[in-house]
Amino acid sequence: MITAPADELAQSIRSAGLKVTEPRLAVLRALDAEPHAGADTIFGAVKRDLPATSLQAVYGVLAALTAAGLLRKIEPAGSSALYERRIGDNHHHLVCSRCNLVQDVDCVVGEAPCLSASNDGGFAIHTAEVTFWGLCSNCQQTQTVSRNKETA
Amino acid sequence: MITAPADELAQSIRSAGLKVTEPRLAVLRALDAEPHAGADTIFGAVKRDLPATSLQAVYGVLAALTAAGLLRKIEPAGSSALYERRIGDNHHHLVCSRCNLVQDVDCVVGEAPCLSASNDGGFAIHTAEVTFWGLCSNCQQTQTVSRNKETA
DNA sequence: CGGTTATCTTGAATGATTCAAGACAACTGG
DNA sequence: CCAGTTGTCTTGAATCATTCAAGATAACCG
Repeated sequence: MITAPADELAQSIRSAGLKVTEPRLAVLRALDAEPHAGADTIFGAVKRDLPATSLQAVYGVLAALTAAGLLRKIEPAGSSALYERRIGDNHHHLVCSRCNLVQDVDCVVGEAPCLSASNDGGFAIHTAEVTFWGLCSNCQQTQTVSRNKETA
Repeated sequence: MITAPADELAQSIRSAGLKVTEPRLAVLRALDAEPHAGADTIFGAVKRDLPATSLQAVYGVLAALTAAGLLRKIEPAGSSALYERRIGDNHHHLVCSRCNLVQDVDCVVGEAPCLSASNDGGFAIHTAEVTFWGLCSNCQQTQTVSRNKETA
């Protein structure tokens, strides 16, 4: 696991036309450690480095970075919004129905079969978003709840 | 468009082991008229027939019918929850990025290619949920906002 | 037709997210 | 290297969808 090089984070923020600030760096670092996290989780991580940071600041940072294309926001049914740094590729997600663990999945077979709906009803489709629901390996074994974060 | 036969609705509720009540019938009727609607929209429709109905009742009905398998709940990113009567088949959805119009899409090509993630990371997948984002035919033409309901 | 129990009504709480005003700090040009 | 400009943060409060709780009510059983 390659923890992101310090200045590279700053660089990416700057080249998006945004000012480089500690809260922003901290948010990116937090998402480096936990690739799928919600505002609240990120807030917790950020506060460890910058105790003065407010939750609203985190929301602001997330909104700005997402708008700038540095983050991707996902909203699995039943959960609050999650953010991830993996962008550019249109990958999909695996969500554990029990513990809400989220895992990336590379785009399905070949040339994105999911991108072509059978009947597009006149829509001009630009994105296909796939969410796979199932039990993570952990939850398949322990039938007891093992983990439960970011559940709205 | 076949408006559901009056008693058939009652029958489906009853056979799900639930008591048949006016609010429940009204909710099903509302979803008959508008196949993808949220609690608020449904509440509005129900109130026309049964002015005494409370919003909480609608939430309760939706939860009960969904749990009973008579309704399916979908939660497109950025919207509040929507409900639909089309169940059993695992079809997908087309959502207009501008006006939030939702349309059904039959499950993609052949034997649900979307059901098999390339790397399942140990997950036992039981459902694949696909949401296609694009512009509905209406919004493709009129570049002005034409419709905007059920947007959280 | 009465009893049992699910369902509805009313009233209030929760959680995630957003809005607003002012304090502050990052980058620009000098 | 410093001051100005503007974007970003802090604080405080509001909003929205949804849920919880207690009691009144009505659906279904026999």
